[in-house]
Amino acid sequence: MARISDVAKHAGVSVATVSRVLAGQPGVSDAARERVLVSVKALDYHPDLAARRLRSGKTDTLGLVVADIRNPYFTEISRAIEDVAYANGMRVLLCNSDEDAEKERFYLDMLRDENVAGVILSPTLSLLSRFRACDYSFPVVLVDRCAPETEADAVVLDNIDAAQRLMRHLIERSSQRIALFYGTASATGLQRLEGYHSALAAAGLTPQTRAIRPTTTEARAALIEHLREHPLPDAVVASSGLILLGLVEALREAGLRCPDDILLAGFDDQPWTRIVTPDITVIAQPTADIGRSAIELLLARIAQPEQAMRRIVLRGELITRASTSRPIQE
Amino acid sequence: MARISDVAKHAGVSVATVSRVLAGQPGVSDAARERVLVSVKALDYHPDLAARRLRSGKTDTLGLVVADIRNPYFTEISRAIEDVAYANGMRVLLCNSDEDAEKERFYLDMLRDENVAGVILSPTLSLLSRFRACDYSFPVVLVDRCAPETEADAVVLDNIDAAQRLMRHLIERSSQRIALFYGTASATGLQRLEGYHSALAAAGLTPQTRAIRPTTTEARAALIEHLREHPLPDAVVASSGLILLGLVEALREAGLRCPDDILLAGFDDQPWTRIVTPDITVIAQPTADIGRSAIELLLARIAQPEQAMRRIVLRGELITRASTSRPIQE
DNA sequence: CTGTTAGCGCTTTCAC
DNA sequence: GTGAAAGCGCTAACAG
Repeated sequence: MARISDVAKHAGVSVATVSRVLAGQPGVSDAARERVLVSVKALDYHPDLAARRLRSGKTDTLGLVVADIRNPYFTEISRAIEDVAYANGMRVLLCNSDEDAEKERFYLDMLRDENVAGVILSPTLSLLSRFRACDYSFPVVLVDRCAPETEADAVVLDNIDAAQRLMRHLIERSSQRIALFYGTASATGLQRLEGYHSALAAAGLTPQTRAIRPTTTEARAALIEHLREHPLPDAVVASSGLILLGLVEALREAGLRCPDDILLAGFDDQPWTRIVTPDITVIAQPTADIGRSAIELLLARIAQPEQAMRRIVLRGELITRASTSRPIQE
Repeated sequence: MARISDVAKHAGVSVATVSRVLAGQPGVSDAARERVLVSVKALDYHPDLAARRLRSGKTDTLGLVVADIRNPYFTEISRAIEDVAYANGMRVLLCNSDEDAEKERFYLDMLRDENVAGVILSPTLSLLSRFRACDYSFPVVLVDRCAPETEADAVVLDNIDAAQRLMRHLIERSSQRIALFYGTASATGLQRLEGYHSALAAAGLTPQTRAIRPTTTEARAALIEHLREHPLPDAVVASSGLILLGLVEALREAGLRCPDDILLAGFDDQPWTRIVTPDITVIAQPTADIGRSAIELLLARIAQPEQAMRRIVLRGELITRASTSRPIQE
């Protein structure tokens, strides 16, 4: 493995000059620059990143802590983040907290040890409740989850608005008893619950909610139990794509048909929601935009540590499909 | 930020002793060890990883290059790999080649620069055709894709066998004209094609195949076109979960019903295959086992660079569902 | 059992 | 415009 001194020797210059050329700094003659470049190629020289980091005290690594790597929503966001990161010459350490505050803590500590330049984080509820950007040695951008009072850069969906629009859509279609199955693990689920409540209150309807862990199996079990213990709702709604999948399984198992027996809607426009029968009305989230915005916020904060906090709120898109197809009530 | 010398001073020992304690090395008195540990806590000391790596020449970072991060198959594998990696005190740099040989090259170079301890790779077809483990400065374990002659540690499904079993399942159910839609981007698709051919040949049936890029949209377009240009097949088969999704979309669009009009089967037991109507017969891959085996192979190779190459071949599980439900022919 | 010390490879003054 | 040299923080060889 060639080192910088080898390149210097080969090019007939000092290591300082080689370093300058590599860093693209001015103050090097064209002739010297040229010779260095040739030598780098000739020796197939690659700088030692560990040494560079030690010396410069900086890293070109970002951390990304998602709550569930198997959730396509987070995968798509990750994808967008990585594309931008690598295009900017930065690497991404992807961590999966699994909605577990302890694992989250572990990864955040690890990223601190790693001396990352910044972190994009979808916090667990427990962390979010006491989150302060200043508790970290690196800049943090929150993604997907953020409380109104949180002081941090963040990119989130307008969950309350999205949930309200989804509910109004249902209410316009004569739904009176709308059951919401929402995830308790995240601020997102809670905010969607809030939108649900306000929309139902505005229409004078009685809420009917089940708090669950946001997994497919749990959602499925919850709906089956709910159907056993309560009169049949007009409509069931999931606060996330994973929960929605569980509801579909349960309805299927119960032999209930949409939209004839019951209406169904949820969040996240995952590919399968288009191919099931019936296809499902959802709030689609602009995942690529979310990811891109998050890393742009982070890169901006790294460049300008002292700038004011920014929050980007994106709007969900209501995609109407057969699962809520029913004449609109005037 | 406290440094090792601060800890040494605080504990009244030398930096060497601190280093020994931290590395868990023997040859330190209990008293000294105790004082060091106390000081580490008191000063909230965290070793500088860059310095450690520079000095020791080793990294505790692994690379994982998957062909498509949005494919649940790879996500599940990643998940298993990360769990094992972090449990062993190693970090994972996750890279997404997107089936693009150039991106793959970029990431492999980056991982080399990063001086990773090892890499788990699902190679593009173009790389696999000329792959030699010795071309890399780090150990490599292939996952999901591997040619018979490739000299490398690898964890793969027995694709030929799995495809054959799936075909025999169809043939037993009187299918005569089985159309296969397979991905050309990977060795996996090609091996499944091979199994398809041999099973059909054994039954004296004429093959009917379409080579496509392994995406949902492409699969969908291919089947629509196929239906327009050919007589209706008895059965259609997808060589991957993403392709299968496209086929479902196309059948739906064409108004064809399974299993009455046509049988349908594929690879990858993704959650949605259970909830569509009808639910779909698939070959399930043991993704968690694949991931776990891969990293175990890698860790073993890192520990024992010279040991013989090992290949782990796992068996797919045929899960029979309604999409191929039809009386069995005697 | 413990401490001293020489670098790992690079960036960055500082002097020329 | 260029080079010499001082470390970044740590590990490990060596001496005691």
